[in-house]
Amino acid sequence: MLSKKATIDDVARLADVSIRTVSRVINDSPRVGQATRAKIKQIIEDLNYHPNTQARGLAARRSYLLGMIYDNPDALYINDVQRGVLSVCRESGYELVVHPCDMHSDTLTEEAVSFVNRSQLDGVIILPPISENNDLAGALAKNNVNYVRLASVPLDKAEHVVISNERSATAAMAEYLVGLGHCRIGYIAGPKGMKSTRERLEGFCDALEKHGCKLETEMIARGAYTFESGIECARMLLANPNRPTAIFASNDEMAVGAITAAQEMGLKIPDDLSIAGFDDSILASRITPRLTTIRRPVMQMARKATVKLIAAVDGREEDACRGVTLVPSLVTRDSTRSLD
Amino acid sequence: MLSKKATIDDVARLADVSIRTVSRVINDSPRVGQATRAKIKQIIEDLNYHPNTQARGLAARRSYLLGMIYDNPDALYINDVQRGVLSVCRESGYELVVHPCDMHSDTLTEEAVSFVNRSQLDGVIILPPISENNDLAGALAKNNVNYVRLASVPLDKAEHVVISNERSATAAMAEYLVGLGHCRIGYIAGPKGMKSTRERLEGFCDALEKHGCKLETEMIARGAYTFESGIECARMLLANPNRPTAIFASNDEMAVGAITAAQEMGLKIPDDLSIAGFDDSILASRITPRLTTIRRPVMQMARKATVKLIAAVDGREEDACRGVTLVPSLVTRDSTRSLD
DNA sequence: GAATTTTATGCCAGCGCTGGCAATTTTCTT
DNA sequence: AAGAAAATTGCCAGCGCTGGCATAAAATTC
Repeated sequence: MLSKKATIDDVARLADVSIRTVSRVINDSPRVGQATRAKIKQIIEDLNYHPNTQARGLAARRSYLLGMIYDNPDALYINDVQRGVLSVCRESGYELVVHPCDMHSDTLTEEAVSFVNRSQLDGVIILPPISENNDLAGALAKNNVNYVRLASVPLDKAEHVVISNERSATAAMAEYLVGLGHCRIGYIAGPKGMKSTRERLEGFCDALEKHGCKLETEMIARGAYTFESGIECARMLLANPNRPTAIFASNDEMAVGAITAAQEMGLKIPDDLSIAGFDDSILASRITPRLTTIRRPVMQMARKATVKLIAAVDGREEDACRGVTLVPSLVTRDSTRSLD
Repeated sequence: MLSKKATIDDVARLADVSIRTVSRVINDSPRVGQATRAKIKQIIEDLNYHPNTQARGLAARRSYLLGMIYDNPDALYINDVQRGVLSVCRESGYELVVHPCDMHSDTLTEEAVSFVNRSQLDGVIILPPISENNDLAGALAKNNVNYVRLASVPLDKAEHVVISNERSATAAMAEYLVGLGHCRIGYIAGPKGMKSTRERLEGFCDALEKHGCKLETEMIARGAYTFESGIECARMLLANPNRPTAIFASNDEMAVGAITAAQEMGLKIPDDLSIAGFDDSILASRITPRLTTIRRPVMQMARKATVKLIAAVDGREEDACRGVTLVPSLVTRDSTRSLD
């Protein structure tokens, strides 16, 4: 058992070359002879040598570490993003450092910058809703930190961003519901202050109007993206003498809450009331009735974002700056049906 | 705008001391005078100086990086663990590098060791079911890697482990069901080969027998911890002419599948059939009827594990070696009721 | 007040690696 | 075959920090 880990010196000595040459092999530099390269590779293998990332980073100002900054409002979403990011990291030899933050903290920007500097991260991916914070983005840019933002809505700066067009997604949902004959529709919105809340609402609203249905003010309830708020909002909506025939909740948690509330009132879903959600979370497919919802290409977004980030880190800026937009898709299940 | 980041030299120059003294302040060494320390701290503040972790690590053989190794069978569980680990990391100045692995890979051990070495991790936390792999644990120990395992069952080596006693948890569930008057109970087990499968089953079985009820062979179905397998197993169990009055599924996903299957057969839960799960996942509280289940102290386990790990890293081995056992608790909701 | 202990600070080497350039060898020209 | 160009390799400095020891200053002892 090797009591000490092999270093580049050991490899060089055994290969009878200078460490500089070994370094070239490690870094896939072309300026190395065939035979030499093969010999060195063999020795690296035999020795089970792994270059010391810290030393590499110190010398080359690289850490091969990416960061992920997020608040924690939706664990499931984050999980998918993390998976996507990791899959690309794996392919590219990077590791991922995860870093939850409080989006409401006064020192968010400072703390995020410090995080990146402290760990010498090569770049960071910022998840919604923190990604909507332009101060942060500005501070990172100022500190020459590579970053990519994931967002559900267009941001002030269209660069370094991967977005899913949720406006068009909720529009599609509106059209789908109208197509089923619904016109009086209840809408459970997200909390004020998040861009996604407005974006989703507007997309839905506009599409509805385009088809001659108006989203009445009393048919809009403000939730908080939580199960409980979904229950309350649904109760409110359904207490209206002129009850909606369908309810769209702007996330699945609230939609499930709405289903629970409606069932408690003795309503059958989807016979007496159609309900749809947004996220296609694990809940959507497990609940009875299975929930009609909207699926964002989360994993794909995460992958794209990571590819962009690594491109920027490697100085291949070509397409790194351009924003990327992906479209969510409608998933129809059993919680919605035509009015007939 | 600082074009270059401040280094320890800058701080030392401004404070008119040697970098060694600044280093002492950074590392909270006691051997520094009051006044000097205060002055240096002030300058660090003013300069917004952050020590370079790579350089620190290279010199001190420390990275302040912890790793988390896991396969991905249960995203929700992992999420909770990650949160717990991170909360301790935050308090202790460590960052967390996440590293999913394929538990069935031939090169799992090699890859894990390489991961730790490559990134110079100070330690790793290993999640189930990978934590059950003793080869891995052995290899890590051999390489002088600090690690702590999270497990649901006693492992061969009782050291470096935080376990939740699931045997007693399923025993409690069995007693609870017996207490409700159930005696003919269906059991949906996990896949073969995982220790938790056996542990949960035995705990349940033994407790049942202690109360004079036997778990008949035809009342045991083998699932795969998935929703679909829960459906299938429940169908099988319920197809038995002498139907069970209660079904315990060894995780929530399967329990939800069982509920779905039972409802499809026209059974009312809990009136015609009691169903219980294991995990207290998000599903359990969202589904109708709300699921009776077992909650493991996941976050607490994760925290304990991390504290242990950091203690080991810091050389405070005192209690670092002793294993820790935590007990899950029964969460009774609406999916179970007394017979009669 | 000299000797001793304690406290505070500085110096040097080196952690393991890469960048830039120089040196060497090989290959190609003419 | 001599000179030029290209391919290969090596040397040195230094990335930013800490460990170990030496030194200097202050506090304590007798």
